[in-house]
Amino acid sequence: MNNDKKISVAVIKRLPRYYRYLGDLLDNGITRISSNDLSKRMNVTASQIRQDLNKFGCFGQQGYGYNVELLYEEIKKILGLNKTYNLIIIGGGNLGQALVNYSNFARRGFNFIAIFDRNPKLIGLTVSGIEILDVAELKSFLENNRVDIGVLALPKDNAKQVAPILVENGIKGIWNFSHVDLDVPDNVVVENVHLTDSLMQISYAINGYVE
Amino acid sequence: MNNDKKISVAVIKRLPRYYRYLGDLLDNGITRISSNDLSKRMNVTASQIRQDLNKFGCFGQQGYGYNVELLYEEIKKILGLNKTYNLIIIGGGNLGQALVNYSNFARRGFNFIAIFDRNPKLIGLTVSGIEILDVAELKSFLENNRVDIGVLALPKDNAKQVAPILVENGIKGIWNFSHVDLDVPDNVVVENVHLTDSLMQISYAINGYVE
DNA sequence: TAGATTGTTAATCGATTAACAATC
DNA sequence: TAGATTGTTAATCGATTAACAATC
Repeated sequence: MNNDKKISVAVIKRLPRYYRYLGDLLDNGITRISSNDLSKRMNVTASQIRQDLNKFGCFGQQGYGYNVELLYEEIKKILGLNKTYNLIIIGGGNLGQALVNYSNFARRGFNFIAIFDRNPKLIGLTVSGIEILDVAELKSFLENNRVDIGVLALPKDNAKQVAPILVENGIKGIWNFSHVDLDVPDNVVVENVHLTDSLMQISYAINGYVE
Repeated sequence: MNNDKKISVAVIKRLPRYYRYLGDLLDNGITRISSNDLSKRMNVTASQIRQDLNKFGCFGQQGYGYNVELLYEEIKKILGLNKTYNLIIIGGGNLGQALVNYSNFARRGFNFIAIFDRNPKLIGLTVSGIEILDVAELKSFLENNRVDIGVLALPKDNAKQVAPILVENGIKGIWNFSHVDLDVPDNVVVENVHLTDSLMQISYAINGYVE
């Protein structure tokens, strides 16, 4: 195991995909797999798979390959999926509600415990059993509940205002759907989901670039 | 201008961010900017900015810097944002409806023209003025309308079934929110938005990796 | 003109792939 | 044991950063 240097983002971004493929293998009753077999299924090089996995440990066995279930469980632990997380959403609009309604997150241990909005028409409503609270209560809520991840699903100017409140009250991660870059301390993780940027990758690619 | 080799994905993924920062500068009435100034605002190296832009042309001027409006318009063209696109959503659930309701896409020229679902309770409903149609009509709709981009917002097994229908009927791009890798010909662009994977980046990072 | 700043080449850094000895 | 396949080192490839001549 090669543990002398920091693991790069490129490697970490590939882990969920390994996890997904291993889960599929498990579902299909496949108990062992070689890096070579897996590489063909995933369309990556076997070398990359072995390099990636060896960043975290020696999970394979010469002449045999990898035990699917064992590897699956290891990656689960590496990704922190053996724990559960409490999430709150700030912004109770369509996107916020869609995220709460998406049951796959809860299946992985990501539990939404509250939604906040400033729109009086939304406050008091219940979405998937979760009440929409007044954003004025955000601070006191954070003080009285364990909240791991804050989800920003509101316009960019509001996101910039809310982020510091989350940070000051001990949030560990921010899942940012607002179209703005947040400036937070190093100990707070920000993961951006910029949907507009993602769409632009498509428009770029279907045009080719022409002078 | 360095036009001898293919432009890498890394560069293209940075373009929307340049575009956004230039838009902000414009909004603030700033008419010129040097790569050095921009690099400080964006927290990247000036060298990278100049290298990136020069992949597409010589947009700057020695001793002056870049004209903000001109550069903004150039990147707009590069990203294909000077055109409009017709989109359909397959999957009229919460996520599909949230996407249709999000008006920022239309502002950039991405217009939703139909939603498809197989749930009789949804078929016939109208979301943001767009009717939810029976997915059985998908093929004929594609034959009779110009559709550029198909958005997959449905469970993975259904996504795998629908993708070939889109491909066979001339779709140019697929915006895939389903948690599955699609296998499509090279001339069809696939952009994945794997929200669960994104969340896992957060859970990984807030735990650190512990043996 | 002198100062500023680009466009671009060269140097560095990091990530991916290839190769193979170790070993199950 | 012989064959298979890992873990890991070495080679390659590509992306980022530094440097600077060109020039506005």
